[in-house]
Order: sequence, then C-alpha cells, then structure tokens
Amino acid sequence: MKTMQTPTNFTIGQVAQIKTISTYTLRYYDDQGLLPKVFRDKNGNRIFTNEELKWLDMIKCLKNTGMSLEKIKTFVDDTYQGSRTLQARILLLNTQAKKIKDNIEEQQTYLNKINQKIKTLKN
Amino acid sequence: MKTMQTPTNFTIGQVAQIKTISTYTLRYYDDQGLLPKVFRDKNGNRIFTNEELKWLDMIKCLKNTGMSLEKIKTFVDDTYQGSRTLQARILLLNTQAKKIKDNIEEQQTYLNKINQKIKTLKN
DNA sequence: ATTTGACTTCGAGTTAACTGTAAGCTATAT
DNA sequence: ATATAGCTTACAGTTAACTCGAAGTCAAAT
Repeated sequence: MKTMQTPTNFTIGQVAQIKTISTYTLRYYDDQGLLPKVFRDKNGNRIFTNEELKWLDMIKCLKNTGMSLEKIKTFVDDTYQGSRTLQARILLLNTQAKKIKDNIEEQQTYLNKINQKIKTLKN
Repeated sequence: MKTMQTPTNFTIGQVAQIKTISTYTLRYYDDQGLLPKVFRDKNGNRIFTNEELKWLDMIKCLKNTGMSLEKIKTFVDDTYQGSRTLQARILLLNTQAKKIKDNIEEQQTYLNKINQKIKTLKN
C-alpha cells in the first residue's frame, strides 16, 4: 500500500542535525558523488530529500562495515544506472555481507583473547 | 610447569616474515614506543625475542579491534611499570572488551540490513 | 678486494576521510 | 537600512598509520 510522505525537503543544516553528520562531511560526500541527486534551490543551496536521508543511512552502513567511500560511490552510481547493474550490486552486497561475517568472527576471537588476558592479570 | 624455549633471537627481517608485518611498520612501532624492550647487537641492529612476538600479537589484537597506537602505547608502558598499574590495565582491557561486544552487535545489525537490501534487490 | 644483502637513521611523502578558513551571496529580523 | 544566520565555493590543513628514499654501516660470499 501507498502511504503519505512527511514533508521531504531539508537544508544541509537540517540534515546535519537529523543525521548527526557535520555540514562539512555532507558537502564532502556530495562533492565525492555519493549523493548524486541533490538538487539546488534558486539561490544555489542544496535541497536534500528523504531519498538522500536513506542514502546517508546506506552510506553509514557500508562505511561502518569497512567499505571505502570510493567503493560506496560505485554502488551509488550503479544504483542510478538501473537494472543493467543489478547483478553487480547484488554481488557487491553479498561480498560485503561475507566480509562482515568474517569480521564478526575475528572480533569474537579477539574478545576471547582479551578476556583470557584479563583473567591472567587477575591472578 | 616450566618448558624449554625455542631459540628466541630474531632480526627485523625475520620478524617481518613470521608476523607478515613490513620492516617499515616494525621500525615505526619501535619508534613509537610500542616495543620498548628491543635490544641491539654490537652493530646497532635490532634484536627481537619471543617477548616482542607476543607483544606484536597483542598489538594486532588491540589495533584490529579499533584501539589507536597511542592508547596501545599506554598499555605497553603500564605493563612495564609493573603491578602499580594493574588496575589501570584491567580497566583498559575491560573497556576494550565492552567496545568489541558493542561493535559485534552493531556489525550484526548492519549485516541484517544488507541482507534485507539484497532481498529487495532480488525482487 | 669488492660486491651483495640486510640492516641503520632521518626525514619526507602518501592515503583516506575529513575539517576548517576565507570570501561572498541571500533571506529574514530589527 | 543593516545586521545576522545560513548557505555557497575553492582550497588549504589535519590526522593516523604507515611507506618510502637516501645515505651509510657491516658481515658474509665470490
């Protein structure tokens, strides 16, 4: 079903507040092509929409799981290329999912090691 | 029980091979004070022992779980200060353990999000 | 005796991802 | 009318953690 959207136009400062990202970083992401759909008002100011907010969540997800901004950009670009790149995008996400799984295992191993070390320090 | 030690003197190149860390990085770590017990032979060349190999494992563990080299250095320094710093070291490790646990949870959340996204892409 | 290889120091260069500064524009408030 | 706030661009600076180059020392091999 379709649902009504809440008003969906934001300035860079509003987005900075909502997503707790600095305006510097938002402009940097835009400059790097991570937000290719940001339009401008008649004064040249950026207009962010819900689409950008969703992208920022996705960027955060990929970035915080170790993907470089450069690689994230290829994902963004592919997305705007449409269905032609569907397999590439699925592959990229599957690869990232695998990487996260491996990382979780690695972190678990390190956690065990540190807990072991704490034990020995307590003797 | 006490066990015999295998011979325990290594050059920087040998350590680089054993631990697959570049000699550049090893010297950098030494310069930064992360390996305070590295002695020198009569020619001024570094002599690494099993103690350093163990430290390199510990450094890797802390570093790969997100600790800065600067903070790792305080842990190393504290260790060589002896029992006076025991509580500080235990605290540092407990804090790191907590951080790792939180991170694992976060990564799990991101993994779910990505798997969800893969699903929607496949429709 | 000289070449080779592995080591040394010092200092400069690299990279990613910001982070900040300066100069300027525009809409709103006083 | 002017001050303020929030935006703009261009570009320079910062940070952590390396990474490398140059010039030099020393021991072992040819």
